[in-house]
Parts: sequence; C-alpha cells; structure tokens
Amino acid sequence: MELYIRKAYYHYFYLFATKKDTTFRAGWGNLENIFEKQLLRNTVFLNKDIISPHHIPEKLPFREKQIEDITNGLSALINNSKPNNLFIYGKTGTGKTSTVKHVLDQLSAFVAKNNKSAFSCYVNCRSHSSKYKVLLKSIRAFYPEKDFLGYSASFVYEKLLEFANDKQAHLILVLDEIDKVKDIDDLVYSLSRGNDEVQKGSITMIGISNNLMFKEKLDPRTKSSLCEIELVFNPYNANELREILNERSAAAFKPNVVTDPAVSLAAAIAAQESGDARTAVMLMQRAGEIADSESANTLTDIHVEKAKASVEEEIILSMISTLPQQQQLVLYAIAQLASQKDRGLRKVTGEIEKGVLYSGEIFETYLELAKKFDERTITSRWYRQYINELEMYGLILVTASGKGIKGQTRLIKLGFDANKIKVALEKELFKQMS
DNA sequence: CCTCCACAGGAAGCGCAGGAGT
DNA sequence: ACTCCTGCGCTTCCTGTGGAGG
Repeated sequence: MELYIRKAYYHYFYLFATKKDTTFRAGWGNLENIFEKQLLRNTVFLNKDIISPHHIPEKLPFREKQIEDITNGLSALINNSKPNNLFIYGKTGTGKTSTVKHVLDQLSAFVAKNNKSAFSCYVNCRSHSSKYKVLLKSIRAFYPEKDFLGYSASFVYEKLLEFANDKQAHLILVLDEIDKVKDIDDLVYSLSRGNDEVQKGSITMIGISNNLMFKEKLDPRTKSSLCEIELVFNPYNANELREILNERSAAAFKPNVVTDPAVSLAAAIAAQESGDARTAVMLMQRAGEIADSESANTLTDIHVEKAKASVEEEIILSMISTLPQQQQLVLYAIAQLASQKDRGLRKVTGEIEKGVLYSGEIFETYLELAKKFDERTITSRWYRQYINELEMYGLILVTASGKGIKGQTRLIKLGFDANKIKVALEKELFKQMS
C-alpha cells in the first residue's frame, strides 16, 4: 500500500515539475485577484490575532493578585539578592503562562532601563522533557551565538553557572509543564545547588504545571526547594470570562459588531466546560469566521452556537490524534458499540441510560476490530490502563458497577457524541494505515 | 455461607530505543 | 564506535473485590 502512495506521489511531482512553467505562471494573474477579493471582502474582524488563543494580551484581568505575587517573589533581584523559586498550579486556560510572560516582559523592560543584570528563559518541558534538554535550551538562550549540542550535561551545566558568575547575572528559568520532565528531582537539585554556588548572581526556577498531583509525587527535598512560593490559578467564572471576552473583542472586532448575547453565551459555554479562557477565545474567533462566511454584519449568539460544535470537534480531534494507535482502537470500539441503536440501555444509579457499556464487551469488540485492521492486540491488563487514561482525558465516563450486575466491572460511557468520535477516529486510523 | 464470576489494579519483569559515558 | 544505563510500553502473574447464585 505504501508503495502505491509513494508512486502516486512521484507521479504528482513529475507533473508538477514539468507543467509548472506553463500553468503555474499563467495562474498568477488570477491569484492576485483572489487576494484582492479577500481584501475587499466584508469582515467582522479588525485584528484577528488578538482573538487567537496564542495572543498574550497586555492587560490580564482578574490576575492582578497573581501578578503581584510573582513580582514580589522576584523583586529580591532588584536589590541584587536571590529571589525565591516559584511553583504555579492551575488548569489549562487559566492564564498561567500569559501571566508569567507578562511579568517577565515587565522585568526585562525594567532591567534595560535600570542597568541591572537579569536574564530570563522560557522552556516548554513538553518538548524539552529531560534535565539535559532543559539545560541545553536555556544555555542557548543565554549564549545565542554558540551551539552546545553534543556537549555533555555537566559541561552545559557548568557553562550556565559560568554565565551567571561572569555577568553577575540573575537567571530566571520558566519551566512550563514542568511535570513532563522525567528526571525532575535531579534537575531541581542541580539548579538549586547551582544557585548556592553562584557568588553574585542567582538562578531562579518558575515551575508551571496543570497537574496538582505532580507536586505530591516529588521528592520532599525537591518539593521544598521548588515550591518556596506557591500560587494557584483558579478557573475563571462566567462573569470573568465575559469581561475578558468583552475586552478582547473590543480590540479584535470592528465596533458594534459583537452582540452581548454572543459574548454571554461564549462565556457561559467555556465556564461550564472548565473555566478555560482559551476555549472562550476560540469560540469567539470561530464565531467570527462563521459570521464572515455568512457575510453577516453582526456576530450573534447563533454564530457562537454554531462555533461550539466546530470547536468541540477540534478539541476532540486534537485529543485523539495524540493517542497511541491501540488506544484509538479501544476508543473506536467504544464509539462503535455506543453508536449501535438500543445498545447498552442500562440502569445506572436507578435511571436507565443509553450507551452504557461493560468493560468486558468493549475489550472483545476491540479484539475483533484489531483483527479486522490486521493490527496486533494488547492484553486486557493494558486495556484497563488505557481505559483509565481515556477517563482522565475526559473522553469517556466511568462508573463502578453496583447491584444488578454480576461480578465487579465498570460501566463505560462516551463523553462526546459517538458518531463524531467515530468519524474523527476513522480519519485518524485511516491516515495511519496508509 | 461458600463458590463462581468478571473483572480491577498492584508488582515484577522483559525487550526495545535512545541517550550518556568512555 | 562501543557499552552501559534508563525510561517506556507492555506482558505475566497475582491478589483483591463485590455481587449472583446455589
């Protein structure tokens, strides 16, 4: 199968290479017109970037206290003493990263003005998931002209200390998603040791995590040195989300485009899901796109309602695309069983619900599916592990079996619409088969 | 009350990949 | 270039649990 695709690919390139001189250039004239048209097209947006989830706003409403706390924690370096390490916890979309970046921006502006020596470096530990990788990433930020790839971990570490010592610098390492670092105890120990060794500068860690359990798993010594100051970012409530959206909408959309019910609905949906500002912002952005496609002049709650389905789909898709293939098959087995009519009409806590499945029957279906797809199978033990993970991700709901059911099993229900998940999984699984 | 059922989930260990040390 | 080490995904084996049924 792969061979055929590769052949088709070459064929395509062959055509492209030979024909581009004629067709491609001939198309230029049209291309300009398309963009011209795009430019003239009516849009509700003023600046779309501001309503994108990646945008970091200058003002962070409802985070004044956290900003103050972080600033206080770091303020020691103004007097050339060593700041405290910080540990920040909060669910996704509660503004942890934005707030920290905001404070560091302010700090670097202050430092430049007042001739202080402080450097900060942001490391996302999802992609830099070991002590070595974290050190490498930070040393690159401090010596941008030199590449230390290939040097040993201890050398990179010494180089970091040397930098702090030579420049009498205060280094601030922001470790986002710090729970992803495998040898976290080692990293924290080294960095706090380093902090003691540096004479006039300092090394400060700001750990960010959305996993509260992570803290409990740490070595007690690691915990006490990393969590010198602890901050919790609570989820936004609907009112706060509404205000955030209002503020951003004012800059992102043209005046008098966004209606109040639209903002209220987007805030309500996001607050209900998790208090996640990212979801709220995504909803507004998508609603704007939908309004554009309808050539509407105002953005109403109907657009937001439509955006909800699309945003939800996107979240599901991004979630399941990161799952291992076998786990996708397990989820597919659940979706398939749940989408069968009148399947799993079972009593849960007194009430009859639809689509409630036994753990055992899902495993059997999974085995059949794997056979059909010609894939290897995992054992039932690991299958249970996968089920637990799927529950953690919120893709399925799990309850323990009670009276009326023989033996001890678990009742499993999909967290989202079965057909939507099925379609998304088919896309994903088919992609991997080829 | 005992036994069976239908699982849950802990512990140990195995093979592999990839990084570190030499 | 080579060994050694370690984390990861997974299997094997096992003990535990709560209800049905005799």
